[in-house]
Amino acid sequence: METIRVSIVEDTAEIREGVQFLLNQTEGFVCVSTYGSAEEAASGLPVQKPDVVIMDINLPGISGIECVRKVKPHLPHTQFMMFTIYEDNEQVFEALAAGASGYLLKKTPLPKIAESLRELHEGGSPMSASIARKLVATFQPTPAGQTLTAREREIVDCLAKGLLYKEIADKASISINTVRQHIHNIYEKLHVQNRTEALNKLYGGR
Amino acid sequence: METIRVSIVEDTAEIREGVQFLLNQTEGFVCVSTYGSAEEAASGLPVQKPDVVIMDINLPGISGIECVRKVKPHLPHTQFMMFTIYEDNEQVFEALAAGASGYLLKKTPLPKIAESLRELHEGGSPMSASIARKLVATFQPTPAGQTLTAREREIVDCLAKGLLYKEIADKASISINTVRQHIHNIYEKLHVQNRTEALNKLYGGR
DNA sequence: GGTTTCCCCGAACTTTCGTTCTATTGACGG
DNA sequence: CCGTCAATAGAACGAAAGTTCGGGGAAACC
Repeated sequence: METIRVSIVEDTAEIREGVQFLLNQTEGFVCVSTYGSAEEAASGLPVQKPDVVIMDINLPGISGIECVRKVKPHLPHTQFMMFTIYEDNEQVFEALAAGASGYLLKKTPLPKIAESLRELHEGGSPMSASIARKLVATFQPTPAGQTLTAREREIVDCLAKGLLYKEIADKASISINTVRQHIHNIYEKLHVQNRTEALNKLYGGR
Repeated sequence: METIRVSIVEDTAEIREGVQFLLNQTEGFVCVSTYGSAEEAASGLPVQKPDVVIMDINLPGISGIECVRKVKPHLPHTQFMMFTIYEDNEQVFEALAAGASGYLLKKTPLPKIAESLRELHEGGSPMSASIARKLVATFQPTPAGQTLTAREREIVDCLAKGLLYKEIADKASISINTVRQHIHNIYEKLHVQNRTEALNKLYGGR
C-alpha cells in the first residue's frame, strides 16, 4: 500500500495544523504541504503535484471551488476533496462541476477522513448519503417520463444520442414518418417543442 | 429506530431464503414478502408497500430493471436496492434511470447489506466507490470545452437550455447570423454536427 | 506594421425538424 | 363485438437549424 501525498488548503490555522498532524500520524499518509489561501495553493499545487488535496470551500478571497477550477486542469491525476462545515447542495454540485471528486464535512471524525481520502485516491467518490442521493436523482426521469410507452422510451433514447430521424428509423426498422409521429407524441406528453427541451425535461437540464 | 419492512425479489431460492433468514435475525428489519420473479413482484409489491425492495437484476423473463420501472411509479415512498453479481456499469445507470436508488453486489457481506439497506431507507444511495465516481464524472466538463472562448461558452449555455437561435440572439444582443456563426464555430471545434451532439460531448451523453 | 484571434453581420442556401391530417393494423378489456 | 390505445405509415407544409459565401472592426502579440 503506497503512501498517499496530501496537501491541505484551509485558512483556519488550527484546523489546518490539526488535520496535518493527524494525517502524518496515520499510516499510509504524508502531508507534503499546506496553504492558508487559494492564491498560495494555486501557485504551489502545480509544483507539489500531490495525490490528494483537501480543499476548504470558504476561503478568504478566491473560494476553494474557484481554486479547483483553476488548478485541476493542470493536475489531472490529483484528486480534490472538498472540505466544509455545511452540506450546502448548491456548492456541492458547483464543486463537482469544477472538478472535485469528493465532499467531506469538517465534523467528520478523523479515522473516517483518512478512510475517505484513501477511497478518493483509489477512484471512489466519498460523499454523504444525502448528496449521493441527489446525484442519483439527476438520473431518474421526471414523473412526466413515466407515461411514455416502451417504444417511445426507445426513441427518446435515440434522441438523446443525437441521432437523425433517418437514423432512428433505420435503427428501429420503421419509416421516418412513424418516427416523426412518435416524437410528436412524446413532445405532446412532455409539453415541449423540441428535442433539447424534451431531454432537459427527462434528464434534468445541465 | 423503526423497523424497516423489506421485500426480496430473487429467483434463486437459496439466496432469497438466505437473505430473508438473515434479515429477520437482524434487529430493525423484517422481511414482509419474497418473490421469485418480476411478474409476481409486480402484482405483489403494490399491495405490500414495503419500505425497501431488494431487487435482483437477472431474473428469468422480465428483468429486475424493467420491474422497477413498472412498479416504482406506484410506490414513490419505496426505495429499490438493485442486487446483482456483476458491477456492470451499463446496467447500473439503466437501473438508476428506472427508479432504483441503491446498488449492491451479491458478494457484499451480510452486515454491510443491512447497513446499506438502512442507509437507503434513510435517504442515502449506497453504491460502490467506482459507480459513485462515474456519477460524479457526469458533472465534470470535458477537456473539449476548454478550447471554447468565453462568448462561445455563453452561447453553448443557451443551447443547453434549448433556446432558439432568435432567443439567443436577443439574449446576447447580437444578430441571428452571428449566433449561427458562433454555433458553427463551436460545432467545428467539437467535431459535431448538431446541438444534441455538442451537448453530449460537453456534458456527457445520457 | 503585419498577423492572428475574436467578435460581429448579411444573405442565400440546403437539410433537418416538427406539425397536421388521414388511415390501417393488432392487442386488450369490458 | 366494440371502443381504445399503441404502433405503423404517407404526404405535404412551415419553421428552425445548420452551411457557406462574403466582409469589417478591434485588441493582442511578434
